[in-house]
Amino acid sequence: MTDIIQELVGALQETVDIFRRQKIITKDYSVQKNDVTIPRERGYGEYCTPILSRIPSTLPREQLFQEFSQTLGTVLRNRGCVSIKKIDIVLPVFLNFHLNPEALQERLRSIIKNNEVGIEDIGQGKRVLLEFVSANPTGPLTIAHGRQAAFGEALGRILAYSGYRVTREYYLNDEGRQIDLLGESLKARCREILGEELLIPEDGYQGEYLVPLAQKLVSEFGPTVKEKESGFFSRAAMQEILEGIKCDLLDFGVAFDSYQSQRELTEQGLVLETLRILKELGVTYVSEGALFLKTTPFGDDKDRVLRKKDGSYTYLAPDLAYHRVKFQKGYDLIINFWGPDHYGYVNRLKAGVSFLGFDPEKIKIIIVQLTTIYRGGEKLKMSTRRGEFLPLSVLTEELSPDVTRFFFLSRKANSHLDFDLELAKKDSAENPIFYLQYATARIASIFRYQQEKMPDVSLDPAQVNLSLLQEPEELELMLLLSRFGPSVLVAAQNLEPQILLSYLLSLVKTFHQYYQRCQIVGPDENLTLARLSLVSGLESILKKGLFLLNVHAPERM
RNA sequence: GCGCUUGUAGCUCAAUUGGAUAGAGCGUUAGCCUCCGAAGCUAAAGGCUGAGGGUUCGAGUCCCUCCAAGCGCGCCA
Repeated sequence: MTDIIQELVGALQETVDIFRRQKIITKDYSVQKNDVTIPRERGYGEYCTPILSRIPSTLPREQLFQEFSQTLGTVLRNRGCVSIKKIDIVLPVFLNFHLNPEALQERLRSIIKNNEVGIEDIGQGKRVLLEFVSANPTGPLTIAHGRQAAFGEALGRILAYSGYRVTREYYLNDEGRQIDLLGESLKARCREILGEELLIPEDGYQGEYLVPLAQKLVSEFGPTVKEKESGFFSRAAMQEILEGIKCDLLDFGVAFDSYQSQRELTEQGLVLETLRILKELGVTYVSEGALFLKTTPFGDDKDRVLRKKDGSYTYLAPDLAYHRVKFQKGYDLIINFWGPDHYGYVNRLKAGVSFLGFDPEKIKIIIVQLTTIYRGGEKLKMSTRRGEFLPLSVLTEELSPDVTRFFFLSRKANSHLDFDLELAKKDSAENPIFYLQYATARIASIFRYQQEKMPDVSLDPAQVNLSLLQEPEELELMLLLSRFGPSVLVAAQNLEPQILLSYLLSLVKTFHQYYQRCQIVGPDENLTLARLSLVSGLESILKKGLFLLNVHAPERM
């Protein structure tokens, strides 16, 4: 069965073209998928379009609407489209489309028969790189990182499902001053254990989390450990912390495909090479001993330093080398999750990328707003350096990862977000995720009951009489099932998993209402089979949707 | 001071990117298990979408001016 929206778009375009040739419509108009939308109210049909209010015409509005909808009806018939039962005119804006129930029945049938859930392949095998979390390996992941982790993973699944080839990458900032400080802080911890005064550098890492590692090193190497060169401590600390990060991510349900080390980029000479190319292009200059990149023409308020006068690089230099690598690996779409503090870097990154000969439009920056953490109404100041933070692992221990991920996903990336740990624990039983999971458990329970009551019946998708589904909730459910694909599509296009989440909530709401009012497994075998088919279709959609959000679909709870 | 982001029900958030009577959950109030799972359902109450102007058939959404909050404004990352 073809996509209803696609059918409408095609027919609308054909009708517009006819009127254009007759010079009734005085301007070309290309009908987009977005032009067919879902009406707010049920009485307005299942789909609608406002395009006639946007197209200039020689006819008075009312006459235009009438003649257009008549011709559209003919066009639909000629195209063999049987999905549309009726077209309503609501002046001065809308054409409303009412569907034939048969169209929805066929949609349901293809879901349960062939597991065709209606996903559109918008990726078409294009490769997309999703870089997220990328927290410095100087301390454990915090709750704030959990937001990016949950968001990135869900988006990755949605894009993969939409036909993209997805790579999830973690950029490892494993060199530079912060790493040196980390090493010095670890060394200070070792000295402390050996009986010396604790002397962590001013800007060093005060957190207790380095203590166990320091103890390990002391017991392994003895007092001579403090003779080791500073790189030893940096490497040891980083390795340990990275292992912890990977562990926390796995516990949180997120697995990366690759970890890109900044140090490696430097060691392979890629940073130098990138700078050399930029210099040859003449887009850099030296001023007061530092090397600048001419980013001002790209909307930056001043040119940016690539190499400081002490010879070391700023963040920008290796990052440009990194993005050059991304492009050279052939990614068609490069998605970066950044905190709001990096907003100012968008222009300079895109400027650099353009200079290097790549298309900056292929880079999408998703700004994930910070999460403000509260505990019992009190705001927590988080600082990895001072060792004041709530690690992500605390969250997965005190709440289930499903609950936490769902909490993060239910807010758009760009919205500011307060997270009160006490409140989250208190309310976790009320979290909307259980509304969804309760539905999957309920569905499983229905099938258990059916096995017990009528073990002999079997569902034959080709035979079942779906026209018996006439209750309002049944029609609504069938309609919603047909909208799974479009929801995934919109979520993928807008890079917003939240859209899928809203869809699933409305789907499940209708199901709970339905269940309350109608008996699924009842005395009438044909009706029972039809209803079981509906529930079965719902189950596969729901399971897929929850999978895309990286949330479990339990059979009991 | 300048830039970016945000401001929607008591609280946390939606609103198909300019569409129809602004919707959910939590909280409050009143009901529903003799029936496949009550972590559910039904109903009520709750709004001048921060304020004021503008654009047009039509604005929570776009433009301008204020107000408030968060984040930036480094040769830190």
